[in-house]
Amino acid sequence: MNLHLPNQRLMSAFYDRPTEIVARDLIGKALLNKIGRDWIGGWIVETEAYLDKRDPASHSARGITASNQSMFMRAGTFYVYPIHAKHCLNAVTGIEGAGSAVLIRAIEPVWGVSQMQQNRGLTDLKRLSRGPAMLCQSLGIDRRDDGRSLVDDHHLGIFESPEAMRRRIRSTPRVGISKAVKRRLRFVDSESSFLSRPFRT
DNA sequence: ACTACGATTACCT
DNA sequence: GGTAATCGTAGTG
Repeated sequence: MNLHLPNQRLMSAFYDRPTEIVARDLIGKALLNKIGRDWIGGWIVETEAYLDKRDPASHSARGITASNQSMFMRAGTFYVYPIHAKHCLNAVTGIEGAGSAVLIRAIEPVWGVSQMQQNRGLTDLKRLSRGPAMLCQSLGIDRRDDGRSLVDDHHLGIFESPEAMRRRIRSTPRVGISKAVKRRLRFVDSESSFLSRPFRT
């Protein structure tokens, strides 16, 4: 299948909405990064909402610091943070200063797959971008991208996906956190086989 | 300066 | 299922 490259970039009005809504609506959209003259990326199949300061699981809960400051910037800003010697990426949501964002946890590889395989040092499609740190590595994203804009940038961005993408979206508790563990703020395409962990009710 | 820990991953049984 | 690797943050002194 030779898939048309999406060209309708999501703008700030998309991100400047309640975080749970943005997280749900991002399922099925295309995350793309331009490397040289090639675009690499795929469909978003898993996200998590991290709310404002009152969400104890959110990085914003401890207030603004040197390393999380981009999470408090305007909607559509890119927040990349390091963890366990790897990186994870978020899209900032809501009003400026709120400190809310959506973590992109998994994509289905679609465009520039060979480049993604090279970046990961693997060929198995199922192990390319099933997890927040894996997808950063496969797309060549690191801390230098922190604070960039998904809206204004000519490289990294999230794009409207082709019409016929009917996704079955379900919610689950968030992964890997120790606070507010019961809230169902993780959203998945429940039929995808590229999730960081399989969907269960 | 020192320590504990994490929105993870890979590899093991 | 379990756990070790790995390193930037943040909290403490």
